[in-house]
Amino acid sequence: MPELPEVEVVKKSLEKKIQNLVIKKVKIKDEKLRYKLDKCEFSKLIGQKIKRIERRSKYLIFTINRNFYILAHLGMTGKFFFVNKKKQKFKTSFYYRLNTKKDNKHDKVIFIFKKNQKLIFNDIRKFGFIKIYEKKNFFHNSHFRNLGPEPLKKNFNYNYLKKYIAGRKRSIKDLLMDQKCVSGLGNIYVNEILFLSGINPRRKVQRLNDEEIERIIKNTKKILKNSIRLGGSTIKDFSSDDGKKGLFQQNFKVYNRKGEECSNIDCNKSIIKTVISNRSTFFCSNCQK
DNA sequence: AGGCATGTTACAGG
DNA sequence: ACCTGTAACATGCC
Repeated sequence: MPELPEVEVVKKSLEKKIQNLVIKKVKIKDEKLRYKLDKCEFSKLIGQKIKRIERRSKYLIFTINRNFYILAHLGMTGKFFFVNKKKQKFKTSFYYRLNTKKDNKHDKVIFIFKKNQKLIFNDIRKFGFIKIYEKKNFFHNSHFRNLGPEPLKKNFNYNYLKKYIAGRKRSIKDLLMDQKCVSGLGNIYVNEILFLSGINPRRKVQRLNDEEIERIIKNTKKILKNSIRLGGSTIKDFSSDDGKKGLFQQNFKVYNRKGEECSNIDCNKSIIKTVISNRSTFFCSNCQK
C-alpha cells in the first residue's frame, strides 16, 4: 500500500477509529518483521491511551499518552485492520468481511481495546516494522535523521530542489526516489510525476532547466493531492464491498502500462518499460525528453 | 520455473 | 567525509 498518499489515507482512516482508545492488551503473533518485535516493550503500552496519529514521509506515528510513541512503517505489504464492536473488519477505509480465511495468516501484532475492538498489523513480506519509543528518545530516531522535506509542504519548492541538484550527477528518477532529497515518493508516483512533467526518467539532473525543475515541483504536489483525494492506489484488487477502495490506480498514465498507447491526445507511441536504479520504469519516449 | 513486486539500508568502491 | 550503485531482506502471484 505504501507511498505517501496511501500512508496518508491509512492515517486519516485510523484516526477516526482509534483515537482515545485505551490499549487493554497486546498480542504478538509473530515477532519477525524487519526489526524483531520486543514483547517487553509492547507490554509497556498496556493501560495507555492512543492520543493521536500523524504521518511523516511513509511512517505512521502514534502518540501514546504523552509518554510513548509507536513508529510504524508498512514496507511493501504492511496493512492495518480495525475490528469494531460488531466484529466488522476494516482495512483502512476499505470494508472487509471477517474470516475470509487467509486474511489473518500474516497478522503480526494485535492491539486490543474495550468491547473487543482490535487494531491489527498484518504484513506478508515482513519489510514493515513497528517500534516503541519513549518520548525522550523519539525525536532523534535513526529513521527520521536523513529525511528530506515533505513534498506537500512549502519547503519543497523550486529554490530547494535547484540547490539540491547542484553538484549531483544522478538521474532525476533516482533523485526523486531518494528519501534524503524529498521524503514520501516511491516508484509508482515518480513514474507518474515524470510523465506528467514530460521529462525522461534517465535525464541527468544537471541537465534540467529552471522551467523543468518548477514543473516537477508543481506536478509532484498535484499528483499526490489528487491521489489522496481518490483514496490512494490499490494495486492488488481487494474484495471490498462498499466501493471505497483506492481509485488512483485508474489514473495511472504510465505505471504498469507497458505496450499501451500513450494517453496524450496527439501521441500514438506506446509506453516503454525499462529498469532504472533497480526499479521498473515506464515512460513515453515521444513525450518525455 | 523464474521473474517480478508500492521500500529501506548496509556495504563496497570511487 | 560525501556520492553512487548493488545486494539483501520474505512471500506470493503471474
